[in-house]
Amino acid sequence: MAQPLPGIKEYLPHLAYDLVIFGFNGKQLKILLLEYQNTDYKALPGGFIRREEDLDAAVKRGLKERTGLDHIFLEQFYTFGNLQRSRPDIMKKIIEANGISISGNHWMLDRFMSIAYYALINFDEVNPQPDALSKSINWYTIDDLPTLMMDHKEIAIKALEVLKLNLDKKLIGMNLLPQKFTMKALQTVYETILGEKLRRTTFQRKMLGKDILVRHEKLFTGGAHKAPFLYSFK
Amino acid sequence: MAQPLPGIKEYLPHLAYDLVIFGFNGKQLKILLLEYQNTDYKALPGGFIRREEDLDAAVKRGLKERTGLDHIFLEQFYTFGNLQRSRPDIMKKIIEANGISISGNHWMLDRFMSIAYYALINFDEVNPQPDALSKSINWYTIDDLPTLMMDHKEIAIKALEVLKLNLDKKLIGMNLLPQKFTMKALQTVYETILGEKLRRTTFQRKMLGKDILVRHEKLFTGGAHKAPFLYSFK
DNA sequence: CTATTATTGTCTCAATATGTTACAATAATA
DNA sequence: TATTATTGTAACATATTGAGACAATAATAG
Repeated sequence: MAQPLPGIKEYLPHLAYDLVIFGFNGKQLKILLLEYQNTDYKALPGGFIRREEDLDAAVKRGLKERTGLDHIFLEQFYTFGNLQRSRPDIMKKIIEANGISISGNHWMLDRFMSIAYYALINFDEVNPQPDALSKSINWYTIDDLPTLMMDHKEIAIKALEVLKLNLDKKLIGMNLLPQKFTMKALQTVYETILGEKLRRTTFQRKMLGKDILVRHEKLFTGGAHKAPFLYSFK
Repeated sequence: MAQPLPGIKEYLPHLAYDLVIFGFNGKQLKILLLEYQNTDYKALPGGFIRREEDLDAAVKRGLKERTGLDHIFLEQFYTFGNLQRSRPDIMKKIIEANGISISGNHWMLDRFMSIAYYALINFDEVNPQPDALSKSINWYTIDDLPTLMMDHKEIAIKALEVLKLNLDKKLIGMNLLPQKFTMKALQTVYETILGEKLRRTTFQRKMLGKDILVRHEKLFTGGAHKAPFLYSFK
């Protein structure tokens, strides 16, 4: 199992990125978290930046490695740079739990700044993959998170705040749904992210008024009632 | 004149910050730019982060060095990490123009990520100071900027975009004014940042309705007409 | 000292946007 | 074929914002 650690010649020191990958299962907003060997702490997926690689490219690469998906909504939202956020003791424990020995002055135990991004993906399309040091990766409900490593909970909470702020302004909610979706599904996404109920008629009027949705001819038949239209993002 | 360059033992490699310091002279929105010896390029003030210093603390230190001011509105808005943004040739020229010799593999000529912040200050209170490598520092109108070094124009433009977005949401416009100001002055700040005229009566009603302003008894007498009230930020 | 001028603070009414209720349409089920 | 639950949209009520009007008044001119 033991693989060589990433080399300092290949990556920039002191710099990492972390990913808050949001998915929506129809009822709850969830994020992907890694589980490490021999630690109870869960962690955000993340990685390092190659010396000859654009920052955005590094993050896209990491997102693809974890989700298998390309062309996903992805946005940088903050860079975390406190001294206290770096915890070489925890890093060492995680690495050694994978049967890898690491010297005390290894670059991965240095102080790190983390440039945080959030991504929005269609929950049903993804088959998440753990990274080299973690035993598994799973979805966790955003408003009932387990204990996270280091400052990762702070990062996740901030991602949700930014998502709330941008939801309407940038019209990004639909990135969490399949390509075709009902108005009700879209409303549920909004309600879940914002944490409040919205009025059906007002929501529908607002969304249709924005001229960003295409209504499709085929209806969606899912219950003992009038079938709703399906929409897609223009 | 020639001073020793900052040492790699003291600072984190590959990491810098840049500052977009906004000021308002009553008519135009301006930012502070440094001028280097022997280069036509102007540059944003910036600096490095000490190995044992919080990111925010480093930026506050830099802001104080340039402006002499503490307790200023300051907010991180983006981290720039393209490969192409780093230009060792330009850095070398600037350093050597100060009579300092630098070896080709010096850490200051490496690739850099820049964590960008913007600050809002009262134009009249500040006496800007150039940094060790620059000959002067001056105010430049944001919508008529000279040619800037590397990606600094992109950084400045993005700062203005973020400022526009946050202006109303975070009610930060008053940070550009003296402690006491007229409603008209506040409106002019908004109009200048947003780049559009606002209706006087609507603006006044909106601002007073937000319950963030304190009206003072003393009036401001500045012309042949009814004197406006002075307000301060609650 | 008084009339003029320009700007301010606030009021009113109009226009627009949003909240709320109502109701016909209809796919699945009984 | 009737019932049920949900949808799409219209209609009306309420709230917010736009736009004009006007009295108040500090400085200036005469």
